[in-house]
Amino acid sequence: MQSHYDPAAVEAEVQSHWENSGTFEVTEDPGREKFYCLSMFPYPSGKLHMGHVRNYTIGDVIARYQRMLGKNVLQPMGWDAFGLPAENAARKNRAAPAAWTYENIQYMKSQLKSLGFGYDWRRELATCTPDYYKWEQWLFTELYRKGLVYRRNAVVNWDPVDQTVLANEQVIDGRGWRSGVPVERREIPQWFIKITDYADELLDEIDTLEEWPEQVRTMQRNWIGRSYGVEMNFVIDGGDEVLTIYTTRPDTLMGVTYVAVAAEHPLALAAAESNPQLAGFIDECRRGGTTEAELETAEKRGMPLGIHAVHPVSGDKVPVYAANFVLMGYGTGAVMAVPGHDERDHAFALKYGIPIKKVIHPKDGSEWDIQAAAYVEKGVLRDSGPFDGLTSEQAFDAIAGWLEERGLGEKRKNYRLRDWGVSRQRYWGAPIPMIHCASCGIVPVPLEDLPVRLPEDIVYDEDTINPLKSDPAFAMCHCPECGGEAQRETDTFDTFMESSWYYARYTCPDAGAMLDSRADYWLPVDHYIGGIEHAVLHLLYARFYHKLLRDAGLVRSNEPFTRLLTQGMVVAETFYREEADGSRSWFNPADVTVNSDDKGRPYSAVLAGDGQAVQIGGVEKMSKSKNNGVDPQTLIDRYGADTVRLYTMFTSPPDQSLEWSDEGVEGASRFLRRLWSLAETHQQWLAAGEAQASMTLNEIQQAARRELHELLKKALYDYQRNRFNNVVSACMGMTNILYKLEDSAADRSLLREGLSLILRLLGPIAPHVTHHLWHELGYGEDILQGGWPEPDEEALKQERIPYVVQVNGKVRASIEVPADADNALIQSIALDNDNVQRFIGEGTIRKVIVVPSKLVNIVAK
RNA sequence: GCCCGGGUGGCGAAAUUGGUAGACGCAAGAGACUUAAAAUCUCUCGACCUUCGGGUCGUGCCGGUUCGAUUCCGGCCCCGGGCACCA
Repeated sequence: MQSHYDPAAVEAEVQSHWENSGTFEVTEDPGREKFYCLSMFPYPSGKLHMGHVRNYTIGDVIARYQRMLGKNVLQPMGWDAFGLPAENAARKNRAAPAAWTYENIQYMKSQLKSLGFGYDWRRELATCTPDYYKWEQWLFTELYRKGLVYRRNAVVNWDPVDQTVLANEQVIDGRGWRSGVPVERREIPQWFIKITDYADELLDEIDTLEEWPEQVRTMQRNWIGRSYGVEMNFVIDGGDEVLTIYTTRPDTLMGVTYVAVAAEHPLALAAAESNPQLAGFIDECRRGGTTEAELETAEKRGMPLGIHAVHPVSGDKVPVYAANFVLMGYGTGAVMAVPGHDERDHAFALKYGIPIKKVIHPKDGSEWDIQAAAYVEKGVLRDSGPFDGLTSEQAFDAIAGWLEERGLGEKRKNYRLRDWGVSRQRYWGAPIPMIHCASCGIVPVPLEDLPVRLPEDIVYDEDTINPLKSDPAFAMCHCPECGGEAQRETDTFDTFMESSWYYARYTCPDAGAMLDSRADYWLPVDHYIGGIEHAVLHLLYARFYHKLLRDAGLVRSNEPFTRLLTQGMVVAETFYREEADGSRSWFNPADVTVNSDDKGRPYSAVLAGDGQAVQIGGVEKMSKSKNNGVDPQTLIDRYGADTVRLYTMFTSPPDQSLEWSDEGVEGASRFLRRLWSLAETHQQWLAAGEAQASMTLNEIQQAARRELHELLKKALYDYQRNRFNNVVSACMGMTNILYKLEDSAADRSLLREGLSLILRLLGPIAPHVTHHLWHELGYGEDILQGGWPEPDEEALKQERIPYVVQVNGKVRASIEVPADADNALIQSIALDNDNVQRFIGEGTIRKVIVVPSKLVNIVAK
């Protein structure tokens, strides 16, 4: 055995052992309990970042832990290979996105291998390969046949100079990232999948996801946002046009003083024809981005159309406004407005001098100044004609019933969730398998013609916008129905389409169908691990997709992921300089020197290169855009994979954010060297196996053994609840205990026992060094077959139990009581204590509380 | 703007879920070994007071429930994630 720990040598040796023995290659085995452990697959952006390392270490720790428990563990890995960054890189490097992507995959795969993750690489998949996307193209055509797919206009960010659609990420401060001109909202036809048809199931089954974080379940519930309300019609005065609106507060109906429509609404466009001022306003409303945050925070503006709508109950005429906060694409493009009882409507009414009516009064009879602020709570109706005196709850049904009887409206369930728009006007994605035929209309590509291949041998330069749209060889085709000349759809799928079913394809990556029977052996995924940023979108789409797969007869389960762990962000300090044009240049922490005051708080920072000051931008998620990433490769090369894995597990619990610190890595490395040195100094007799348990231990040794087993018990509990930072702490504590042992035969037996516990507990976290030591010290051939340790209940027994004594809730003494003492004895020992008597003083004892094995609290006055 | 989290020593954190606040580690300081440095080992390490026994305060801020609150409730402040075309 080497006298010093050489991670590079150990890791190379152990990794080739795993590779040669096919340790992580698994097949279906109905006789064994299966465990499918999955980490969210990476986008192949070039090299691994710390977020990947953290994610995949957590996953690998769980997979190895389950394997040591004896389960048949599947852990695959692959590549979420379509996406925008490949096009940007291509433009920059004049290379094809495909070549760039495959190169990145090759390099990142070698990095994953160097970290020792136990993947079954035979199942590797990349979503940009036709073998993969063929099947989601097929499913899409099936969904179209089932009526779950449709096409309609939807809003996009439009760059008027580049004449192209921009992703939200490409809109910076309201301007196109390349052109620098303000973006506009524009409507174009797009493909949608009816996720809202599954909204109830997606919502109700959140209740069955008991092993998901409550936080994620709440976010998904709110995102789906089922509401119960009333849909009703407002007829336009002097015409036969009808505005349909939805409200969750029909009780406030009598307080409606205007209605608002989207700027792009047909009524607004019609009115604008004879009103240049209004036409100008509608034009202005097109400005700006499409994100909810932008729309919600933009200044609320509007303009009257000069027409009126008839209130369905009172018959009053209320003005119709065009407003920038109503969008054509969402809902019906029209809303009723109740300034008295809605904050946004209130602000709008004050701004434009629209009357504010008070129709809901507080139930407790208190006064409310409706001109000063909207009253948004429920209450009692007044000035509401036939509904006066009803509570909001009663009025809901009364008003809905009144409208229903007259055919003016009806109760309706509504969702915040919108249908899934899957069209992207981009090149590097899976082609949408639809054909536009002049005579047959829209025709899905039949299975025998799938996949619709994305041409990969294309030329890219800085001005390339979308090679697919300018490639006649791709767009021209024949109609599968009539055989005539037709146009292929040139939009590609949202990349969430690929990431919504990859977990299922891993179970049968070579299947000649989308999935085969192997899927139901492995699915659902038992433990899924990925970033909290995916809490809603990816995780909701994947749940939806699983139900689509089920309804296509491909899987039997209802949900894809049984247990979910959402890891926190890896964050680091950011540094920047403001440029002359107001933009910011970001500097990597590795190139910056931070000066701290004597309390450790940073007060200034300089760039190492030029010695000039840089601004400290605060702690943020590691990202390319903020240039605050720490390259894991540098750390692996310097300290080895085990140290990097240990550090990321030890520094924070998995679900919290992890703040990077270079010094902490040094500490993790120090612990592994300590462990190595402990094994190395005792190797001769440890390997000879001469010391065995069942020795007679003295009092000190007994106490040491009890502490070892208490730490073991704690570590096992922490494995169950994924608190790997505590597992590492326990291993460090156990190592500290072993270091204090002496050199008797009993000490040696204790050391042999203790090391076997530490190595197995640490095995999933630092697999190389523990594998090596396990073998070197003669515990067995392969630590993965070493069995999972269990605490010895005998060792945990104590003759005397420490208690804390409080007087009036403040700790005044520590005592020890016999393990079999009853409350009376415990109390009398507590009262015997001098310090306790001192604080009781002249007071009389009112109450004594004994918490078993913990404390005694004496309440005295 | 809306939804969801988080806030504990100089720093990362722990406290088995209402029962001893700060385990484990980083940084720092002192000492041992060494020609020296590195490495390693030992000790100290929330603030203030102290007659050195101990005492008072302390888990973002304000208030409440309780014998007892980091933990539960109400109100606020700050930081982070998501908001449907980044993945």
